Amino acid sequence: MSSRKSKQPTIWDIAIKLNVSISTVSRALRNAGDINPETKKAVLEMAEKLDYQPNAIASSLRKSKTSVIGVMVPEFIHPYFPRVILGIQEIANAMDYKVIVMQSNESYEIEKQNIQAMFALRVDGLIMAVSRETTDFEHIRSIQKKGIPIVFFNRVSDELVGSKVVVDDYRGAFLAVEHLILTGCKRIAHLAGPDKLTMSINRRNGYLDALRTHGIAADGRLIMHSDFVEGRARTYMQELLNNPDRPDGVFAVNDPTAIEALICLKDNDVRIPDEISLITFSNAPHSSFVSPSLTSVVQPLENIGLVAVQLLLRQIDEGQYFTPETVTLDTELVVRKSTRNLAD
Amino acid sequence: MSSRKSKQPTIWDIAIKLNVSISTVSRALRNAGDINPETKKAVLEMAEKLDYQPNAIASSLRKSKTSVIGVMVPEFIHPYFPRVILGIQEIANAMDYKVIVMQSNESYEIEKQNIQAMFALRVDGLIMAVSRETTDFEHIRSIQKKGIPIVFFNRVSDELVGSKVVVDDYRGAFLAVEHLILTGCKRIAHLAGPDKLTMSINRRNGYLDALRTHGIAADGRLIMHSDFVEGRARTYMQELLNNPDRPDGVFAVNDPTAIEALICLKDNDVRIPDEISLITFSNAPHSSFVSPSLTSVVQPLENIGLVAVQLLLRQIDEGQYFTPETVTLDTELVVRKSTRNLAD
DNA sequence: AACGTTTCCGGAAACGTTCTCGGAAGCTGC
DNA sequence: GCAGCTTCCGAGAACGTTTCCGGAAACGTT
Repeated sequence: MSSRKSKQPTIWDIAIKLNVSISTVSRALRNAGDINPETKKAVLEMAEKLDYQPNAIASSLRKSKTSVIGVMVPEFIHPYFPRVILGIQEIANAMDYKVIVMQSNESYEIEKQNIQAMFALRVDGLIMAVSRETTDFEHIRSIQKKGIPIVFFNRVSDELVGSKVVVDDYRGAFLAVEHLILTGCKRIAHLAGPDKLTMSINRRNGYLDALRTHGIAADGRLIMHSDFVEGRARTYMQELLNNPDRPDGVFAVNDPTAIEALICLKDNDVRIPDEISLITFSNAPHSSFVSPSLTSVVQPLENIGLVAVQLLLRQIDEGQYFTPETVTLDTELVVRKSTRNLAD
Repeated sequence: MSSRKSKQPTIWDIAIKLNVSISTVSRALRNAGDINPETKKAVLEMAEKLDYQPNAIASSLRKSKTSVIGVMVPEFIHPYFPRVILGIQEIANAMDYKVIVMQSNESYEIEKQNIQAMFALRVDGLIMAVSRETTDFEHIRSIQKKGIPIVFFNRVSDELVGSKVVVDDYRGAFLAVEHLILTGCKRIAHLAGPDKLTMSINRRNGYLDALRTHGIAADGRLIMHSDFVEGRARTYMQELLNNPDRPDGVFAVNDPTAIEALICLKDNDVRIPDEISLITFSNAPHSSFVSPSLTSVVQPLENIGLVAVQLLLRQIDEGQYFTPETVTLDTELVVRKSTRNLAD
């Protein structure tokens, strides 16, 4: 009959039991000054006894600050974004910020909705990687205009202002290819990404410059620009193998590409790394599933998150006096079994 | 000098411009009744013009309802939980609920903190898989006592009351092993999980009963109970191979175990599936990385999320009159290349 | 012309906090 | 015994909504 929607205890309940005012209770709970240690103790005990839990909603409303930062990523099926989020959460929690995560599922529409939702929840700031579908950025600018700080990572656009944290694609690629050269590869192919993507371009340039630096002439036939459709990389790898003068090293633009190449090489009974070495620019911290395990250039995933949060919090604190920064993080070469030893 | 912390427009701003009351604006915005279509139109236009975005915080406070459901998972590095969350988000969004995701990182302490945080944010309900570390459930019961509905999935405990959605481990295992038998395997090993975990036990029982049903005697030496430490499964697989009478079929309790077994088999130059068939009880929808691709029993991941949300929303609506339900979902056998054909 | 209904709107109280302000005690020093 | 401090506390206004309630106007009915 009576729907007894069990109400949560509030600072009022504490105040009444103790015969003090709610201001006093509030002060005690936030351990602000202006309070007698004894009353404070009494309040804390009563709070404990009533199992009082502060209402963040009310607090946020009053303070016009939620202490929540939103994170929006295209997806978290693949291990890349989850790792970054881990880094974000770690430091955010340490700074007494809550993190809420949403995924756009690579859809512009959902991204737009989520941005709205995040703003409706009045997050103090936003860390995001835009969806692959997104070409129009008005929804993002719109909430930037409203004063919400945003830090971008991974998928960044020159059309947007704001802090950004990215990895050094060029240098990473350079390192990877140089490693192939130093371990004896003479004829190095590149399974590249779409040739309009800045990321692909930077990595290809790294590849080219590594060759040049070490006096190896680039051969256009060894560069295969794939869209990222499943199976494409495999086809290209097969083409490379069908060629009379096969490469003796392959630099793959990312993990999925490398895996396809690997499968193709195995199907052709090519010995790795003896006949052909394989190296990849990796998103994930390890590719331990596969055998042989892949030598790769890896990104400092947790670090990306960490830096992003730091930039965001600074912007939250400094407000409009903050000027956006772009931080470029370095990659690291992790040598595994798909390339030869330096000693060779 | 003046910190001009740009305030967001509120219903007040709209009301003043239009010379109406905030009640009217509110009614127009929520398209409630009791409003003249023309005034409503005017309000909507003005809202658009001022770029008004509702303040969910204030609304939640007033309504004592946030329309947010919390999701807490141990991690989302592996593809399992992200898939489930996808299912959750899809239906939750359709029902005008926002989803916020947190991960406990398999830590009891973080889980506890996150539960607090979720409650502080006054989520309307919670969908969770408890962390591996969690053996004490007081923090969960505590907020259940406060009236927050919770639906558990994947990691459930008999010690907790509440709706649960799980998959039929027994039946899935049965199907898997039966498939091995039907494709000609006579001597089937089981790389099992920890023998105290209900999940492991159920899957092992499915294995045993499948053998029994088809008149095959179980052999204790063919059952290897692994803890889930990396490398263990590989060792056990090697042991099985060292044995004079090798198995001709292997049922792996999960994907990582299967992958290790696969690598071991390849290293021993065992032909799959001709010499030994391999089947796995899978978390992920596919294991397409590996070659040969693995025949597996898969869980309806998106469905788990979907069912969980439905249960939760019913509980939110029906309140205390709701009685918890446990839903057991069926698995599906997906035949790939690591088992022989039925025709054989 | 009086009355009942419907349609629309405004006032004002909530929701649970935070925080400014002022003021009542109690203390010090002279 | 008074001025000035310090220490502690309460009153009350905000934050931006929703929603109950009452009432004014407009309409229809007899």
